[in-house]
Amino acid sequence: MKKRPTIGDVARQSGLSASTVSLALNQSGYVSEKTRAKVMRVVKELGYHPTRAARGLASSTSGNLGFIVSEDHFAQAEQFYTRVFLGTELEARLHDYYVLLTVIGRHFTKGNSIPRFLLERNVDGVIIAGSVNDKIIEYIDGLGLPIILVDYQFKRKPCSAVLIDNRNGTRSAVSHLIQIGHTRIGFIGGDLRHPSIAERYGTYKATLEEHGLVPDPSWIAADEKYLSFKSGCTAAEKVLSAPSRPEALFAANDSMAIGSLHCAKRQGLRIPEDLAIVGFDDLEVSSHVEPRLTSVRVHKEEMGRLAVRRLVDILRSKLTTEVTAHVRADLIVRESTAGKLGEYAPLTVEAEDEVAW
Amino acid sequence: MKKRPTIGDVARQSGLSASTVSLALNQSGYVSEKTRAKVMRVVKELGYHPTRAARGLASSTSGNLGFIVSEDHFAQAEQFYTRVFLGTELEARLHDYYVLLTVIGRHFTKGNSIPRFLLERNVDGVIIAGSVNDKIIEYIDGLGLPIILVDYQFKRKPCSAVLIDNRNGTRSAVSHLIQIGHTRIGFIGGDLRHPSIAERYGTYKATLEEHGLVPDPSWIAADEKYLSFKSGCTAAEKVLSAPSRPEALFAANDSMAIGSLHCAKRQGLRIPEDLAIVGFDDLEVSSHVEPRLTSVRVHKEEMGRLAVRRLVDILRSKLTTEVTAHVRADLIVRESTAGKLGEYAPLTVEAEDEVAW
DNA sequence: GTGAAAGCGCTAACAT
DNA sequence: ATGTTAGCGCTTTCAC
Repeated sequence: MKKRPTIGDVARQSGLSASTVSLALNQSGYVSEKTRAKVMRVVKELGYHPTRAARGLASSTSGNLGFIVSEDHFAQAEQFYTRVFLGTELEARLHDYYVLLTVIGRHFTKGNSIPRFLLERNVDGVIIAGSVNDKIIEYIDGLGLPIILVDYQFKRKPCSAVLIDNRNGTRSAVSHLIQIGHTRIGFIGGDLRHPSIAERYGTYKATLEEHGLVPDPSWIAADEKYLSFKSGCTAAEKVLSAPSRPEALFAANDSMAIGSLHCAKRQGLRIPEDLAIVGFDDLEVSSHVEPRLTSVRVHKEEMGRLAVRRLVDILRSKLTTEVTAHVRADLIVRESTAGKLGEYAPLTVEAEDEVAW
Repeated sequence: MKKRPTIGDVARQSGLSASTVSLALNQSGYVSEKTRAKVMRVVKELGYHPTRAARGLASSTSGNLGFIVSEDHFAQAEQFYTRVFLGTELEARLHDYYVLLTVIGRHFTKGNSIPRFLLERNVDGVIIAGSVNDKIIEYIDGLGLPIILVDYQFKRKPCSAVLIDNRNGTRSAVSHLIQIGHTRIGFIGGDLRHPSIAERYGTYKATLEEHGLVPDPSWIAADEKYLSFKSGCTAAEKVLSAPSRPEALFAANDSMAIGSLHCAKRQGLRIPEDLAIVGFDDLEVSSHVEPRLTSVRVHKEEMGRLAVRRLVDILRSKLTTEVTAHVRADLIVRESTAGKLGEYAPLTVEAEDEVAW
């Protein structure tokens, strides 16, 4: 078993010193083109590749990015966070980073709940997806590691974030319901501590108000603890049993929307004739339920990619300005509100073939 | 900014040498309980945590596992591989490993197509999911890294693998169709180079034969290049246009099954009355299509977990025996074959509430 | 522009 | 059972 070549071998073979080889390899300028070319030749000849651990030790750099998501979020919206994570993974690859994923629990006080990659200095920066205990943010910040928040906001300190344009997304969803003739529009939601959900709820009310509509309190179920399928069922049951039930529902996310949809169907309601439903997130499954769910599309992978791009920018050039990006959230009209397609001539109707498979 | 403590600090504080501290920390035996206790106390006191890079350099160990999946597979069966990956991730965490994910292209000759984590010696072992170019397996083997295959087999050399019990899975699916009265049973598939698919196809034919049934060749569409939703549509169109069309379909996976389902519905066929359909994999979406799809459940996370467990066993104890594990594949009967539930009194009927949300 | 020297923080023989 | 001694392979001042 022949040993793999080290930087020393490259130095010897090219008649240079290890430090020069290192400089040449790391694009550090200060190396003549001629030298660099020679180094590259020998590197290729020998099939040399630096060892990550050695680089890490010498440069206090790991080549990894940490991805943190709370247990709760991940368990209840796996489809969502998985795709964000995939986005980070794909983008990180382009920049020669790997992503270490970790799921954290509610409690942060216990020492063992700190992600190992932080304790071992095994990441150069961190992406946090969804809401978390703010203490972890402060802890990471204290470590001096750059942080990018995805779909979450930190109030106490400016922090770069990639957010969803919940305002416009919600506005287009609710406006759509109004436009196709509904006035009795309910809300299905929960976990209002999450900024995104709170924003969707707020914009739902604001949009109705702008149109001179006032929702009956019994049409609103916003106190579910989770945003899950099951919570959607529960919430819908509550709302649909109201003496004067709503004729349309805006759900805080697709899981709840689908839960509501199932519940409504079980009660014998026809969707969208008896009840129109709009969700938020546009999960893959949403275009497969029957009727197919109208939803606000969130570009999940893109959010992950943006987060990585931002993080890498910071890492590579030591930028420190906090930047907040808002990704679009576009309404995708499907059968759960459109009825027979075309009937209401909605602005955006997804062709059946567009289903992303 | 105070520097983090090193092993030297722990040594000093506890009046021991760095090597003793190292031994104590790594459970290496050979350390008195008394000493270990003292070390632990100081470690806690100082909040010491070893730096991954330093450990790596000194011990030629990375603390990472590599996860490789082909671009093609990942793009076409993301739902499947994502869950396997999640399984590895969750299990790896229990054993203090992180998983580095990489997607590889078809071609392997080009040097730059070798996963960077291999070149940089940044993983201690590798999990390969789905079929890949065998050269990569040989390359990794040449590196001396342990490999666990998931849903794939390597012929030239014994290699540990976590496989799906396709035989029993397929047998139960096809038997179910026969049991509920069908005799004209078609097959929807493709990419027969994949061992799992080939096995499902083979067992499909064998099972029919055992029951004295002979499928008309026009009922079989097994030459699609991909196993995608779209391929499922195409294949179903072919098969359903046969002069004497089949009354039931067994699809090689759920994506194709759902493609077939859409296609059949578009042609005005009622499912399951006019055409019964069974898939394989039991993706999350399968329990949300209408009618809900009967499928063979594959425990994807469990496959990932098993692979990691095996890999860690090898890493920790230097085991070298190749082991092949087969994970169960159980039929889940839903509406795409059961019709009104209970009509055929199938063995396993999933309650609606069982949907994993 | 290039080289020499000094670590980075840890593990692993080997000695005691 | 514990300490001594060497590195692991690379980066990074700092001279020249």
